[in-house]
Amino acid sequence: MNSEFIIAVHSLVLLAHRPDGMASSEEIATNVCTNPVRVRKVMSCLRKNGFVDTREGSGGGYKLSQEPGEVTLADVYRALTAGSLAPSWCSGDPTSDCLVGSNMGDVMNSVFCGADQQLETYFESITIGQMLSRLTAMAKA
Amino acid sequence: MNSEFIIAVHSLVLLAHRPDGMASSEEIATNVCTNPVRVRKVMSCLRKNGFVDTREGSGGGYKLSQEPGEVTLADVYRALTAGSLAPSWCSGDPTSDCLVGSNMGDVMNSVFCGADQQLETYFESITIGQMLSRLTAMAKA
DNA sequence: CTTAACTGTAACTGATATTATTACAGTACC
DNA sequence: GGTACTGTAATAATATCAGTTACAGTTAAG
Repeated sequence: MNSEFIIAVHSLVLLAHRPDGMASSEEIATNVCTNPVRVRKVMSCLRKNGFVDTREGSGGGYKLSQEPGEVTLADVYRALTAGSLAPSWCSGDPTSDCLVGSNMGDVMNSVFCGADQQLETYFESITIGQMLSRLTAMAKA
Repeated sequence: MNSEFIIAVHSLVLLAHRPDGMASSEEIATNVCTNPVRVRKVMSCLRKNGFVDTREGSGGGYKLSQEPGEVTLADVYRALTAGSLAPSWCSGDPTSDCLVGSNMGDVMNSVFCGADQQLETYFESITIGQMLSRLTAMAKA
């Protein structure tokens, strides 16, 4: 799993938690515990996918452009980490004359595609708003 | 995803494909396209979990100790890669005084635990035997 | 009882991927 | 114009992953 996914979700939840729905890359970075450049890179992608609006210049930052209850983790996943399940490493060799060795790569691939879809449907069931609820529940416990 | 999972599955399928159900680490390594040491490490783990028997010494190697149709990818996954979904990288800081920053790590964790279980149930539906069938189907196509 | 063919591990090296940092151009507000 | 931002590229530091070498232990064959 890509850690950018985590940063994206964390950022969106943080924005949802802010009364005005806004934060700068530096504020987010501090909260997430990483550096602002990484946050900007991720947020830039979220902007391109319509999850946030950005305002450059002084007093600028990022702002949610959708309702927290409308955005699912699957949306975020699709936007920046889909297909990440299969390792870069690939087994077998297509030129092999063995049934197993020559086709395993493809079969594995189809298995991981299925796994990825499974993940996606799971993420479909969790919204940014729900993440926020879980946080407050966690804090009370 | 850990690539050892792939090696393990590939190896088990290869064993299932062999008429005598046996192969040495070198034969497997050639088929998988990796080196024998890695294979042995993975197989050693499979042995500890009861998937294969090993015979050391001359003429030795690995042998399936269960029916291909009985072993699911979930069994393999649990044996050597369960919990691998969550990235090592962790978001937030428990000592933060922000609701979001201080609890996100835990909430993320629970999300990834759920995702991992989802994956497991998916893998539960695929056996080593089925992988073999898929291979032959793939070869005919 | 010696040799050859294996497994089981540990230690090391090299390659690759990930994260952090630095730098700077572009933009908006005051 | 100065300040406070985003956007992005380039680089450096670090961690992870895969391949290699080495060698002790085990079994079978001769």
